Amino acid sequence: MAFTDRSLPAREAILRAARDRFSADGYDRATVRAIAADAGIDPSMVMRYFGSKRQLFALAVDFDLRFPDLAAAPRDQVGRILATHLLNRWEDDAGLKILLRTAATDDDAADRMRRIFHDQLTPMVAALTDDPDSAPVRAGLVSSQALGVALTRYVLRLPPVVDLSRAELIDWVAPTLQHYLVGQP
Amino acid sequence: MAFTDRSLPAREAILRAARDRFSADGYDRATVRAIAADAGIDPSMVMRYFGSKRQLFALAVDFDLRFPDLAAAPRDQVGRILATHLLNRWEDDAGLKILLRTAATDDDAADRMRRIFHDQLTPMVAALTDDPDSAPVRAGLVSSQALGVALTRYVLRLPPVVDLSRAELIDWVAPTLQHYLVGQP
DNA sequence: CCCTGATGACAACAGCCGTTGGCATACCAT
DNA sequence: ATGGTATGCCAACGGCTGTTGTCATCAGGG
Repeated sequence: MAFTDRSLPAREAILRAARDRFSADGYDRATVRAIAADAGIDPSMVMRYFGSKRQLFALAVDFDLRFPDLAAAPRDQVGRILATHLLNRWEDDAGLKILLRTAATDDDAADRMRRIFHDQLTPMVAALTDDPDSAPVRAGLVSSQALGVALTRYVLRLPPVVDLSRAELIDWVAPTLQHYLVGQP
Repeated sequence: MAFTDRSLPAREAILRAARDRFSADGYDRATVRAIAADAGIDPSMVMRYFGSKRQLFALAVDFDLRFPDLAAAPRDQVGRILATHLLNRWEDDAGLKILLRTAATDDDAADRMRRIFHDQLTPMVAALTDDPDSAPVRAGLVSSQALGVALTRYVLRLPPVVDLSRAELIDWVAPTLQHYLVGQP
């Protein structure tokens, strides 16, 4: 059975509600019934259009980090550029928050997170350094600080990290990323 | 009704199993039934001895960061000392992993995490700097890196961060913490 | 126009969940 | 020895979960 244009609004409403619920409550507590209610649609429709809760989740977190080409940037600015980019990316793509919330308890989501940072971040770092062997480690350290900021600012909402303006946060974090990207331990 | 020494092994077995399950599965997926089964005890005993799942969780994550007195340490070593201490603390106290896993989706746990880092980290930072106004922000930034490492190393298990030896990880992270603690943006 | 097939609402399923009550059994103080 | 009490197991409860089946309704192509 194929789906027609007529059901497109419904499918979009479900996906939108799913992103909101998954983002706010995490995978387990975001119930199919609640998502359907938010979308104004019967729970059985969710199953018909998306197969299962897990497949719906997979679609809801499908996203891309869309890194800029840091190799072309001034060497002493890469930390700041990356910090700015990550902050932007994190704020306008709900998928990242959903995945971060869920990855803490769901192994599928954790694997997805591992893959994203490995596939997208490591190559970018490798293109930046003249010591390719160190690229995975550098990418891992960048991930630790990037995810740490995301966790404390968007998920745990630690007040001092939340209260920091975007500019202030970038001023603090940029040197750290710069150090991890091209510095020496 | 009070509890006697006779039930102490049972209560301890439950608490141990609870810590393991909460740590491995997070709050929601760690069921009372599974915890009881691990402890070789009937689920109803869990309720009798701990009141509810939530109270059991509260006991399982009760812990202390036990910060050293950084004010007495050489100023240029505080980053390294703190990095070493946090890594030690994180590895021998299951409570931290449990709380981190759960705080991503449970607001009670998130609040607990906020309180811990506010009550224990901020005063320590304040005693370290001569600009007390900046203490909360510095503590927040330290939290972001500390929790970022914990998240990627112990929860998400990003391979490059896991593979790093303790010494290597400290060499990389210490300058970051040093910067957040006593440096300027 | 009619008929095939997509749509959507309703109800129900089986399976878990946290939690509760009842009832033997084993202990300990008197 | 005996009464009171803590212990532990069993069975069950109400509620919520993801998921499935049924059956009207409605759109669009022949």
